[in-house]
Amino acid sequence: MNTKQRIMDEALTLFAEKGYGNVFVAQIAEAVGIKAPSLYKHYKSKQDIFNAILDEMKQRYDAQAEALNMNGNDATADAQMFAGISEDALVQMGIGLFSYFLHDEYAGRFRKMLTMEQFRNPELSQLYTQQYVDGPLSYQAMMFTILTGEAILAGDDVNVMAIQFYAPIYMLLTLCDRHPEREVEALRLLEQHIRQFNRNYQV
Amino acid sequence: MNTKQRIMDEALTLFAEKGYGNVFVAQIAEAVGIKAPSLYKHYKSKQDIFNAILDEMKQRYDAQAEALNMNGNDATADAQMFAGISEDALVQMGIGLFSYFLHDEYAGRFRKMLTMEQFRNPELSQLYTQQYVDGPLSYQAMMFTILTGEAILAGDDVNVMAIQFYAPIYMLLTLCDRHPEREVEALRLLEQHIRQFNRNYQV
DNA sequence: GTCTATAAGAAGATAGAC
DNA sequence: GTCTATCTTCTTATAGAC
Repeated sequence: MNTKQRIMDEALTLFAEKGYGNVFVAQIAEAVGIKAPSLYKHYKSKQDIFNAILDEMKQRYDAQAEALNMNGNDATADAQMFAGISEDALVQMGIGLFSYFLHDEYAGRFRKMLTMEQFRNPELSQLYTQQYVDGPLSYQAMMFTILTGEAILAGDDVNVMAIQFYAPIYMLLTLCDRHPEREVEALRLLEQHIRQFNRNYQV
Repeated sequence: MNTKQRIMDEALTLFAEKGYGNVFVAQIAEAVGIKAPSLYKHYKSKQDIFNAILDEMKQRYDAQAEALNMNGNDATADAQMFAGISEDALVQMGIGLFSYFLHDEYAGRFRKMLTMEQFRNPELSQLYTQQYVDGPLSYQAMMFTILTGEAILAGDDVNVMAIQFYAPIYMLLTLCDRHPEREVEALRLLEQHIRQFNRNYQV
C-alpha cells in the first residue's frame, strides 16, 4: 500500500484518539513502521498531514452529498425512494443513518477528530456543522417535504420535523462515540424514538 | 481576588479556546498577570490546574443536581412545579434550559473544554455524558412522568419523550458553541420545536 | 508570592549518507 | 525513500534571590 496513504490513515487514527496536539510525528511514523524523518519525504509538515486528511474527507463528503442529493438542489429527484415508505422503512432509514455514521471506519475516526478540533479554527467549525448538522438536516427536510407532499406523513413544518427526527440520532451517535458499549441501548431507544415519531406525524 | 482562583479562571478560558494541550503555562500566567514560575506556588503542575477546574465543575453540578432533583431520587417532590404547566411554560422551560446552558459563563467554557477533552480518558467521557446527556434526560423524563401522570400531556414512554424534547436542545446548543452568531436562528427553531412537541403530545 | 535564570527534556524539522 | 545524527525551538518545571 502507498506509504503516503498509510501515513494519512495512521495519523487519522491517532488524531481521533488523542487530538492533533497530543500526537507526535514520531508516533505516526512508528505506527506506519518508519522513522519520523522519513515522513517529511511525503508531507512537508505535521499540519500538512492534517490538511491532507481534511481534503480527503471533504472529497468523500462531496461525493456522498452528490449521490444523495444532500445539496437540496435536486430535491425531488429521488421522490420515488421515499414515496411508499412505511413505518418500518423509516425505522430502517434512521437506524441505517445511525449505524453508517457510527461504524464507517473512516467517517468515525474523522468525526472524533473533528469533534476535538472544531473550535480551533472557523474552517473546522464549518466543516463539522456542514457534515453533522446542516447537511443531515437539509437532507431530512427534503425527505419530509416529499413525505408530507405525498400525504404519507402529516406535518406543517419540515424543518421542525427534520430536527425532531435527526437530533436524537445525532445525540445518540455522539454518545456512542464516547461510550461504544452503549450502542445496544442507543439502538433500542432510537427505534422507539422513530416509531413514536411516525405516530406523532401519522396522517 | 484570590490568585489561585484567578489562575483557574484564566486557565479555563484558554483551555476552552485552544484545548488543554495547546495552552502553555506561560499563557495562563500572562493572562493572570504573573510569570509562569509563580504559578507553581499555587498549583504543582499544569495538570493540577486542570484537575482543580474539574473538581469545581463537579461540585457545581452536584449542587445544581441536588437543587433540581436531577438524581431522580425524589422525583415527585416538585410535582407542583410542573403540575399546571402550559404550552408557553414548556417553551419557556426549554428556552430557559438552552439559554442557561449557552450563556452561563463558567458552564459554557467548561462545556467547550470538555467537548475537546472528552476522549482523552474515561473520567472525562463519563463527566460529559452525565452533564449533557444522562443528567438532562433523566430530569426531563421525571418531568414527563409528572406531566403524563397528571394527564397534562399524553405519551406512553417518558424516555422517548425526554429524548425527543431534549435532543434538539442539545444539538442546537452544540451548534451555537461553534457558531454563536446563529443563536437567533437556533432560538426560533427551538421554539417551533417545542410548540410542535406540545401538539404531538397533546391530551 | 513574585521574580530571573536555568535545567531538563520533548518535539518538529533538516542534513546528508546509503 | 529510509536511515542516523543533529539543530532549533519550545515547554514544563525547579532553584534560589528578593
